[in-house]
Amino acid sequence: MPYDPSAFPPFAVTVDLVVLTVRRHALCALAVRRGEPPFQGRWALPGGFVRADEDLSQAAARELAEETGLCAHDPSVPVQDNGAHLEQLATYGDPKRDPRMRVVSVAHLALAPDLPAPRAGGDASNARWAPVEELLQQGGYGRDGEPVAPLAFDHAQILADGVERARSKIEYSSLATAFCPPEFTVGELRRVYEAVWGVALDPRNFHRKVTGTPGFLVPTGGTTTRQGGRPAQLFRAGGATLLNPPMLRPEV
Amino acid sequence: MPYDPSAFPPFAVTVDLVVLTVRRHALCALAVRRGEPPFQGRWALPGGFVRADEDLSQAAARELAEETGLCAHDPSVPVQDNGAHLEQLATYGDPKRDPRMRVVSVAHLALAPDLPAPRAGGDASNARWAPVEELLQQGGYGRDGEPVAPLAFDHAQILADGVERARSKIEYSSLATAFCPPEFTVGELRRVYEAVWGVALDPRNFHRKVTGTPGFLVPTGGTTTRQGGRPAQLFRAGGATLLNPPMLRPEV
DNA sequence: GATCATAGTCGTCTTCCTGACGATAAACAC
DNA sequence: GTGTTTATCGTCAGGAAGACGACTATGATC
Repeated sequence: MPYDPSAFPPFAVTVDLVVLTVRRHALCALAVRRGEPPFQGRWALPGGFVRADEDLSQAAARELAEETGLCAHDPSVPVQDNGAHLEQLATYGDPKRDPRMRVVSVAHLALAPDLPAPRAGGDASNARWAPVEELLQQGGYGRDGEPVAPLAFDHAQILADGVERARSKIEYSSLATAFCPPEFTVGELRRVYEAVWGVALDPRNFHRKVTGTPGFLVPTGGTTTRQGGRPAQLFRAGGATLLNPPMLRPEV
Repeated sequence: MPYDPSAFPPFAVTVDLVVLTVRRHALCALAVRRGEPPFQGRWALPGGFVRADEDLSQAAARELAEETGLCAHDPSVPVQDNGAHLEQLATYGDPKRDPRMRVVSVAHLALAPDLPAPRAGGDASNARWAPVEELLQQGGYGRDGEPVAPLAFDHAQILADGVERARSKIEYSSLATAFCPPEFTVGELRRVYEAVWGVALDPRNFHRKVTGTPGFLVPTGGTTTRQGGRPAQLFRAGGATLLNPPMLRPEV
């Protein structure tokens, strides 16, 4: 087909972000309240238009910084400081997903350590960390007894896909360390796995597994007591990105 | 940000297809020759614009049918007939990836059994199955001694990503059966794994593994001799989509 | 300070999976 | 028949993982 600008329909392209963290033993996602129609007042995933001269990953990193102050991290470098892991998730382009116009959204997944309060344009009441089960339940009631409206657009589907990606990816990669501060203990890492998978893991087998997987953890030499009990060794994330053999998610 | 049509730049959205099959013990991809600039005369992945009223997966299925006659298959249904597996791969949106204009391409991955000759608008010389190593080598020479030009646009990257997705996905899913005809033998399935991974597998251990994984293979009762030697049992793909435990790709 | 609760760390045992590989079975070519 | 090819079954050793006992090192409580 020859080049003819009228031969293709114009699309708006956005990036939407599934930003996950672990807070108080629960997997939480960043949600922002919509200020305008459609879905005014409803919670949604953060996101925005891709600019004319921007790559998709640049746009995602920019939105992430705008919403959280996080600095997106090159995936080839181990996670450190307050950098977050950022990767492309999937693209959603149903013709009716936005009632205003044809919008294709390239969703990205970000994994971050537990952060202070979120900010959305400086207005804290319009952004929050919410447990993913709370955001995904349809028409139920939240912990405060207030009715829960489903997320705007197809964001419930996007969030569910992002959560599933995170759950499966920490099996065979060292991505779980992206939820941890730069230095962490084996127990803290185990609580990340428990929160993301929603299961209880045997501390002894987990300890044997992660300390025995080459390149996963590097001891820093320090110890700490953050949870009461015996002090634990501190580790940093090792260079390995793919775990071999993988962590196994317990059956059902 | 309020709704303002001038607030976002317009994009063209395309789908590109990585269509993989196994021919003569080699992993091959479908390539089409470009008829117009840019990259006129160069090989590229098949693809085209997403229409105004089309979902992304619909557009990918339409392009697949146009190029190969394959009927894309709902992933929730086991592969059968001449249906192919089709899934979204990733989205590529570098501002400079198409010199004409801003194009975002949603790449899809299709896996198909070995097919008769491809057709591209009825012109066989403009479409072919080529071994993926041949398409991915840069500036080398093909088997016929003719110099090989790299694929157009960023299609080498897209193809490489698709191949890597296929290689990893047959580890933990039953997707390898998408490369097989409706009924196949354990040996044929093994040769699929060998071609996709580029390794040799022990026939005895492979047989034990696939016949011992629940839901992977269903015996049809028939036997056949397609490769010489003792007749082999025929199987269909079972309902299982996730293999547990997974097939393990040999180290290195 | 003794006791208790909490977490972290090291071992043991059994079971399952895998890789290596011997042996047998059933076809075809000569 | 002999040889070749492919399919299929069996055996054995090594490694990984689940279950779980035991010990260690801290803070909290009496």
